[in-house]
Amino acid sequence: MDVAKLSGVSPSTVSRVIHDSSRISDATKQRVRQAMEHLGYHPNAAARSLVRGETRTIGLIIPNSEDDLFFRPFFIMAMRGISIEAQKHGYNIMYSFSNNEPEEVEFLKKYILRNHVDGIILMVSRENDRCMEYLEGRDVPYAVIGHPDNRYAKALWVDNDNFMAMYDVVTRLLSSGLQRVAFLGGLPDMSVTRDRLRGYKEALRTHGMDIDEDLIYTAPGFQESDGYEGMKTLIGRSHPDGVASADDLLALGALECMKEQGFSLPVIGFNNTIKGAIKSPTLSSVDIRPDQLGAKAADLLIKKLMGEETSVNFCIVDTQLIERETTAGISFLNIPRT
Amino acid sequence: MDVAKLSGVSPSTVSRVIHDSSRISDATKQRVRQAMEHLGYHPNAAARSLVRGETRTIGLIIPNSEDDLFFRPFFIMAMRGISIEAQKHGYNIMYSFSNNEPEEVEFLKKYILRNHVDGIILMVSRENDRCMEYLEGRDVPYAVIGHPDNRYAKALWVDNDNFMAMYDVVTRLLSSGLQRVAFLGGLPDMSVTRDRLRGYKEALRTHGMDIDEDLIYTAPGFQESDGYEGMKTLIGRSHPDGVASADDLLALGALECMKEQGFSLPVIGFNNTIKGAIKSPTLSSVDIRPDQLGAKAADLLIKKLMGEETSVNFCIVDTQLIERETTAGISFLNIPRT
DNA sequence: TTGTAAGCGTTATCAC
DNA sequence: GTGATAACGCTTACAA
Repeated sequence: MDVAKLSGVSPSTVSRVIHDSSRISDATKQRVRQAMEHLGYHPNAAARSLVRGETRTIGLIIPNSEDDLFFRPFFIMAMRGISIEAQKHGYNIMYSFSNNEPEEVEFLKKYILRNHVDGIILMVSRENDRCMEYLEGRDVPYAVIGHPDNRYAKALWVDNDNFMAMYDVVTRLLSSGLQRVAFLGGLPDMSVTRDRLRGYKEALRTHGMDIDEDLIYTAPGFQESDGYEGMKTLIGRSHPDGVASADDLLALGALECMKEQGFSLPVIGFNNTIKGAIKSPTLSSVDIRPDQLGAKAADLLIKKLMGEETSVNFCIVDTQLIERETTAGISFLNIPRT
Repeated sequence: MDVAKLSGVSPSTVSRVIHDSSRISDATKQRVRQAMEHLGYHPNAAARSLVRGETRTIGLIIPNSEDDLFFRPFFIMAMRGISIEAQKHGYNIMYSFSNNEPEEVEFLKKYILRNHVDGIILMVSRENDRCMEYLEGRDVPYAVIGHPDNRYAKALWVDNDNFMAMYDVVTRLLSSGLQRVAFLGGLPDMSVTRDRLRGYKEALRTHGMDIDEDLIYTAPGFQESDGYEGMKTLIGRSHPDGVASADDLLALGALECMKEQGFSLPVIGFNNTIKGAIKSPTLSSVDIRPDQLGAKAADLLIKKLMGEETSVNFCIVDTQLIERETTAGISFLNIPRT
């Protein structure tokens, strides 16, 4: 260390000054700090990692979600939240995009086995995820965005309260005077769909309303066409006067269908996608706060890495209803019509 | 090294096997490789960095462009291109988001001074950029997306050929039979605007047409409102029969204006934004290929880091015209009407 | 063809 | 309070 020479002390003393050790005299601290300033000294990250056995770096595995990248701001927003949070604690972020799941695992392994990172964040939680599978077999802390299966016992996770979010949405619609709010969801075996459907039902119950199965449609996918078909079916067998959709794309499909049929109902979607925000009529939607999801995932992970002994291994992030044209005016209905 | 023990050789031999040194017998290579396999050995990145004096990591500085993140897929696409390219050469990527320019410089310095990275990629090139200013004063290779000022002599850069892209756009419009194509641009002192305007003029000249200054409008900004005003002005003082816009948002404003006035002209924008792709009528636009820009930036930088002695310090990335509804049908006009 | 030993820049342990 | 010294895991002369 040149700093050591310049200030006439040993390297160990310099190290102690860096860590502001209490057993170093103020005088030498001054001197050493001046030398550091003068030489523009900054500690070498590799040397530190080597001796400390930690990198203060987090690895991000980003899935191969082609189009989603273009139309959904989710990933970039989450990456931003992660970055901002990590900075607060002096952590760095490494990321890599993959083309398929085996490649994801490959990069994951590289990060871990070569000691590039101390912990991992997975941007999505999937069923039978090979990354989680791998991570469960190791001792590397990791966090997931989404609620993982119970068998992934080591996972830290962040998620929205999908039940509550949908409960609030439906309550909002009902309290504006609507009587026959339909539920339009995606794949029925996905946990988001199930949770949101539960929220829908509970809201109806709370309002003293019966559940009409004809008002519930779960599509085989999340495309606009699925929403379109769903709406067609719903109209065919019941008389909805509003739609709570578990996804924006489904909601957009439903709107398309209504347009064709020449009428419009209040609609609320989920995920606050760009398409919903732009298309006319602009779609009211529940924002899942990707930035917060990212930030909290990073927070949980870093706390664990820093050895904070908290028993919580998850965090629920509040959603936010963005009201746009598809619910414009329905607040007027709050005033009971007599 | 446990591998060394297990295979009964010295650590240096193991190291040589890793690097496939020609001076190691095939027999020992076999043995050592088996041992590595057996123990699941992978070299420690920090130790390597320390001894080699390089990290094989690239740092990404992402600017504070608030809304752009939501509406423009540019950043995430570029980050993806960078990641994919870096993987090919065994490089890692670190990134950090910043809230303002001073913060950008702060993170930049941290990356460099603590030896976290070997090189830097700046996602945008701005005038009087403090990051570039800093980098010019150091010996760290860096690449920029966009064409930097001449005084940033050390910068590697990638950019589209904005002159050519606009030349092609206008040629396309003219050859479809249009006679009075208007130019709608942003801030006139920005190089993109100037280059694209030059392309516009050159295309007219090539077609033997005079340049009518009344058909040229450069707005004070890049918002939709600027495009709206621009179109209004253009209509007021000339009779355009088509619009070549240097930006999608301007083009969208122009379309809004036309809609109000009850007519429509062929329009082509730039940057292939999501809004243009979604709004009706969908906007034809020149895609600047953010993924390619990112990939090529990474490529240039890594080549330099690996010591390849090439004299090229830049790369031009081809644009791609995405034809949508605002130019639907104009190809018919290719057939000369008699 | 392989081994020995020094060194990369830090931190931690022990001494004084 | 401060300084030696070893160690982290790897690479690379230099020896053999």
